[in-house]
Amino acid sequence: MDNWDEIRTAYQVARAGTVSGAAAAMGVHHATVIRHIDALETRLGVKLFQRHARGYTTTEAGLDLLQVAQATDDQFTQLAGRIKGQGAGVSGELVVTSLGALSQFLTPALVRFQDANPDIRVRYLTGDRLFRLEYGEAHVAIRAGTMPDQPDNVVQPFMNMRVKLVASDTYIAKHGLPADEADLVNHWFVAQDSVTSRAPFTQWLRTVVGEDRIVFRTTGNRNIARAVVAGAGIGFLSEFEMECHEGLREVFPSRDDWSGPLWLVTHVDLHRTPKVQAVLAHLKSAAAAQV
Amino acid sequence: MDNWDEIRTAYQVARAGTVSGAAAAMGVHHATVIRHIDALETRLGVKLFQRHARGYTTTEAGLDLLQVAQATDDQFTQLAGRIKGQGAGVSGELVVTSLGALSQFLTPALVRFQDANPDIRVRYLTGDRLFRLEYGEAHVAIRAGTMPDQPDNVVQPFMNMRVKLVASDTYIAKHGLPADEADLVNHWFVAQDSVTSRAPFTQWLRTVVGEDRIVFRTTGNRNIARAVVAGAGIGFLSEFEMECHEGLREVFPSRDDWSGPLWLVTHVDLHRTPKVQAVLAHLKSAAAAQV
DNA sequence: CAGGGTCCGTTCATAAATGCACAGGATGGT
DNA sequence: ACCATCCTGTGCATTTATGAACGGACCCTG
Repeated sequence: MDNWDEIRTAYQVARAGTVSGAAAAMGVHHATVIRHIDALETRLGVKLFQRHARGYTTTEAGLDLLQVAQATDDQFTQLAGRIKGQGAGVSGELVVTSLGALSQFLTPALVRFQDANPDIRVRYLTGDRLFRLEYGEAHVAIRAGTMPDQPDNVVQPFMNMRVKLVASDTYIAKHGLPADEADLVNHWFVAQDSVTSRAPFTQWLRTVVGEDRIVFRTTGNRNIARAVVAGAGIGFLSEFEMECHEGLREVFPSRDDWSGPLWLVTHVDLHRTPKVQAVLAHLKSAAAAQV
Repeated sequence: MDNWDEIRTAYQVARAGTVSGAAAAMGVHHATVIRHIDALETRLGVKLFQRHARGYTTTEAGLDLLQVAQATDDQFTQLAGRIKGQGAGVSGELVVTSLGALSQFLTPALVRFQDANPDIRVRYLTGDRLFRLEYGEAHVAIRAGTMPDQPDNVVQPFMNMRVKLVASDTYIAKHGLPADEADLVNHWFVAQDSVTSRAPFTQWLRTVVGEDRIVFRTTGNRNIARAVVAGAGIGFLSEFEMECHEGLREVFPSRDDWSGPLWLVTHVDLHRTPKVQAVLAHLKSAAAAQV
């Protein structure tokens, strides 16, 4: 049973009782209606209507079709209402993904957004793998590093993730504070395990101290923070992460070239929707308030 | 929400996950699928799918559509099965209409037909007004008189309705039997009220006796029979009707030119269906057995 | 009984949807 | 790293569906 439009035409004829009435209701020519009915009856091998000069009256098969198509029409009308309303309003599911390092900042911001839009169900995804906008895995992604250039993505600058070079009190008690930049080579460091990290502060560290001064490597910002807290060495922590650990002190003034840009990325298909626009505006205002 | 075909296309895309797969499933070109999706999304103002190189994945709106359209597809499939089966089998309602005079013959024949086809529900309509095949009021009609020539009707000869000229015992006791055809002018008659009756025996009666010999006119064969039984005069009764009244005697040998043909009439839209064909065959065999 | 109105059905010109061919891009395996 | 494969997307030729117009039948009403 393909060609659903012919079923719809037959439904209108059954409802109106005449070909002309159905044609008027659908805004097409009555010849079109006749052709649809003829084609449908030929394919089914059964007459749906009895033709007479006053119009079309349903046979038993036509009556059956009328009832089924009536239910279908209701379903589609409701569907259209839901979809249009869903596109217009700020409701439904909202999936945001980011680096785990931003959780400290993003979580309260998203909670406030959900608070302002009660119809929203927030899903905040962080994980090792990158969640891909192309596959519909997220509405909004916060990405770090160089500006993403995928063609289907809409990218806008979000904020700078400022990092600080910090050490724990236990480390300072043991090794003291570096006197200046030149003194850094005499200290020990905690860093990302991946050698290929493109973060600007990582590259800066590579130029200032040798590989042999990095005594502790691990994966994930959370583990780096724990290592710094435990006194394994000096490490880069985001200002958000620093706030939630006790006994950490900044060992060196923050440099501008450490901070890497963050990007707000959305898929082009979803970028224009009010929901995405709303959360983008909210996140940007939250970022502005942060500074 | 017009254009149900586009919904069906979107449904296939949501099911297949790719435009190409949906196109193959529907037997159309993939460009057609893309155009349908684009048109539907434009009309709704909401993206139903996210496009990427591996295919189309549903958004929330697309998922909603998928579920609704899935149910619709099931409904339509079942509908098609019902309609095709209904056309193929001998079941459902069967409406037969005829002159009331044929009730004596038709009723037992239809009962036997229902007995042989238990899925059939018989409605046998007799009445003053003609039930019209064109409006779907009946599947089969038995008509008397000249062959109907309506363009949408399929007509085939059924049988001859033989009539007899009968009188009641009470009439014979009072007036005696007519000796021969010439003696008829001395008797009294019961006849149809309508002067325009085209039945052959009515016309024959008009030529043989004068209007003034017809002393009792009434409408309907049932009333004529009652008048004859009551002794109002001599009248024409069908052989069927004669059987169910006591004290009636044939006063004159039946003439061939009294008998009028009966016609089996069906609407062209229904004539080919097995149900109608079955009942036509049954009625014709019953008519043959009657002779 | 005649005339206006409504409806169906068919034919021909036109507009719209479809199919085709090709380009571009992503992905997975070798 | 390269190639083969599968996917989407777009411009152009063609088929298909649609619209306009006319004719015929019927019903209702004055």
